[in-house]
Amino acid sequence: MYEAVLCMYLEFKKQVETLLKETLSQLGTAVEDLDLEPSKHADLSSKVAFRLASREKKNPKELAEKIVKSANISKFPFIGEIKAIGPYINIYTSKKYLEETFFRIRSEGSSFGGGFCKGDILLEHTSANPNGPLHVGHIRNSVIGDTLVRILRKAGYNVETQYYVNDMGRQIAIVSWALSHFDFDTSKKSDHAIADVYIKANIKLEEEPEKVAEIDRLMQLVERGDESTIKTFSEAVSLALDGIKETLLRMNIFHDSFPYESTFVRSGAVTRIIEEIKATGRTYIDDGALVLDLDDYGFEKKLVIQRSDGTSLYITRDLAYHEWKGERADRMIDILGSDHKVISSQLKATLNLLGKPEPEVVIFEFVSLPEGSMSTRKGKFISADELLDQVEEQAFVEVDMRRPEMSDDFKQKVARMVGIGAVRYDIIKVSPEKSTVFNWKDALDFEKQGAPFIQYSHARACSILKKAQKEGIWKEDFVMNPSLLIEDTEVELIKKMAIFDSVIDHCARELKPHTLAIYARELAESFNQFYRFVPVINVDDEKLRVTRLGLVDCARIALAISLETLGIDAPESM
RNA sequence: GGUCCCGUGGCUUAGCCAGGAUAUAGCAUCGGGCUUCUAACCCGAGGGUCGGGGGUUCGAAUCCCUCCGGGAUCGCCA
Repeated sequence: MYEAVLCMYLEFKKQVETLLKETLSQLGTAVEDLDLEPSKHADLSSKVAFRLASREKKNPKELAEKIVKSANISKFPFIGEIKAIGPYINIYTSKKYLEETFFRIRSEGSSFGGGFCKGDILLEHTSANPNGPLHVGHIRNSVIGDTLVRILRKAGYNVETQYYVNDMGRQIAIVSWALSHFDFDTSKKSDHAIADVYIKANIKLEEEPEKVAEIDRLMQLVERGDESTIKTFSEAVSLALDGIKETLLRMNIFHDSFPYESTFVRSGAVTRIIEEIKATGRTYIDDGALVLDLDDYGFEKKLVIQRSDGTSLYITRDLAYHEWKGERADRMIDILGSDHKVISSQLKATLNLLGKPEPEVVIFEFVSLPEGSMSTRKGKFISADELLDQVEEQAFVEVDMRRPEMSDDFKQKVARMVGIGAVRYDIIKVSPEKSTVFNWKDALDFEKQGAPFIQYSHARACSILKKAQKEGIWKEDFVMNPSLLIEDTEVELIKKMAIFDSVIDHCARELKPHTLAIYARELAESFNQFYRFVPVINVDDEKLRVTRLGLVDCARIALAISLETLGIDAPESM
């Protein structure tokens, strides 16, 4: 996996692994797992002495001391010190490691800390039904998906993003039907206007259940390829999708492609995969529907592959879609809400049964409202647009309060960056497996340490550099000497920047983007502490001043990369 | 009822998969800090039976069992 040069912390870790393995073999022993972990007591800490102690019935403390005594760190430039504290083996980075970090950030700039993986990934996210605008639950999918895309790209993968468009399911049939029965409000954003008629249609269908037959009829027509029905469906879909794309773009999110479900029906791929499934000999007809037995994969209930009226289902079309994706990438990743837990497992099981590549599925739990779960159909939701409007409005108030002298244009721009950043950060900082309840008070609170905190640190770094530039004391090509950076806050800041690669590595490996959010906050915190305790421009010694300016520039770069990877804009002034 | 996820100070939350060094941070509360590079900042204080109970282990927030609470899901919706 790692064929390129490792970045800072990962390289340090590798050196430590080599050192410990060599030392252990020198002592005539070996372990599977070195039990290495970052620790607050050291840059890296090993609990290997515990393992050896229980195996060899010896004292872990003595073992740790013995290992440390035999370790020869001289040929590992990034290792500064190794020592035993009780049964723990603590390893510290060297000065060389800090200096190298400084120079690498300066020379690599925005490409620092990544590029150690390779391969093609197809990542699907959002894929909300085009029956209304995105709501605050959908965008959890979008933000998790988009952040993962950015992380994976940073790690070095070539990632294509897709929004899988449901353009022929029951819900879209209802939307299409609704458009011919209710007035479409053209003064509204199109996705919102679609939701209006969709909600009305659902009420109508509930009052007059006999009308459901009309929906079934539409679905059959579309499946059969009836031109005019297809046209009305696709018009309905475009209306919703145009609005959805606009909302996504507003949040710095865009998809490389929008594959339509119907494509897989018309190409014959769905029919073909149904035949393949039949060929497994595990299907039979039940109540007129074609069902698949996945009992040995742990599913009690049969999976319905085809409706009794012969039309395909979401799962069938999704199987064809994944077959297609699997032929085009090394890895497939799907971001799905917890309502898809079972169906996505069934999808994977069926693909496995057919000997086809399976996707990696990232599940996130639902966002609900204080009064209960959201529903587009019932009109019970808070749209993403509404949230973004409110947040930007509040952000404008905050900017206006702090920078009253600036132009409205400036305030507007900053409010947008801060508002969207705040929304994205609040979503991404929470582990996907936690269900959350949306509340306005929290969403509009700019006091908490979120995106604005990180953006502010970036703006601060820019401000220092700008001022120094104006005074003629800062140029990128000044000769700098990072060995002068010995203050605690300086060292901490450099170390924090250096672990960026391992954060990206961890997020990409586990597909857990929230740890990057926490990292970015900690990085900003480190910079703020440095800023508070260490003067930069007001330093008499020119060499030190220039080097510290270089450090500020490194921090600016690291903060900008972190924000960029989180999909949050990095303002130069705010 | 079955299955999956979650339950950590008043509120939000990290750590849990790969068990170990005083359990992470924010908000809120209280106290201190702007004639000095942007105070959307920094420093400090109080506040925790890691949902309850049992078990495994030298050692459990972390693993196992059980109960309670919340969410998701359980064939022709997606």
